[in-house]
Amino acid sequence: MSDTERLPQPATADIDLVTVLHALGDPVRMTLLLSYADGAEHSCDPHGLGLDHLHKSTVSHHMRVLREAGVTTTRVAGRNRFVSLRRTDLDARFPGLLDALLPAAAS
Amino acid sequence: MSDTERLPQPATADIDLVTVLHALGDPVRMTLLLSYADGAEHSCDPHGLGLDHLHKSTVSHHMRVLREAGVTTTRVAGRNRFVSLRRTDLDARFPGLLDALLPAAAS
DNA sequence: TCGAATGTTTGACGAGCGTCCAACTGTTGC
DNA sequence: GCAACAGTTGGACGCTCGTCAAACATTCGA
Repeated sequence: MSDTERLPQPATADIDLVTVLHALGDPVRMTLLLSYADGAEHSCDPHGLGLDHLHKSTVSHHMRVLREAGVTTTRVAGRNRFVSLRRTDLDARFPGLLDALLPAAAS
Repeated sequence: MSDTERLPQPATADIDLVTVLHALGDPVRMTLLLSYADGAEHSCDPHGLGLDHLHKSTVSHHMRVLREAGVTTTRVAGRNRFVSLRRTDLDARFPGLLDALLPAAAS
């Protein structure tokens, strides 16, 4: 479902550019962003992203930073949380930003 | 002159995206970036940018961060330093990034 | 030559960040 | 029920960051 419960996140109009850049100015969170770039929903398990060395609470912290900055949205479904990129909201708020950022980060 | 002495800065190929985003993820440095967006050279005096409350050593520190991240270049001319945006280098390294960032930051 | 001007550097301080660990909440399945 | 699962929260630790103040270096002008 698309309209189950969601964790708190800023409204689209309240997404702040400096806050977003600060959130993305960290190698771990940039890695997460790249994995979310496919538009799909992802669990909080960072297995296979090269983040296996991090404690799960550390990954949880980084995901919270991304969500509170407005970069991602988190849908709660049972004991799982599904994280995905707020592509539409970000494109509306900062046109062209993700289109420039994602290829630059992937290389 | 355009080829007087310059302060140390990373080569274009060595500019790192996460480092750039980290540099820009600060309100003071974002203000500086916006003032450099006109492409002109600027002295280190932040007068008129709404940064008058900051100590000059603090501004100097922020300018160093921007330069070491590869965002700006600093030309030394006598007792003045002229700072300007590395627009061409950044466009080559991260196509479209400044074009998305500057309008988003200005609003 | 001497003083003013323009920035940088160093050290200090408090605040925030990234990380881990342990304990906790809520959910699913047996 | 109860144990395993998925993830969050709180505290603790060291490190980095933003800021200021004072001292310094260099250059220009009188």
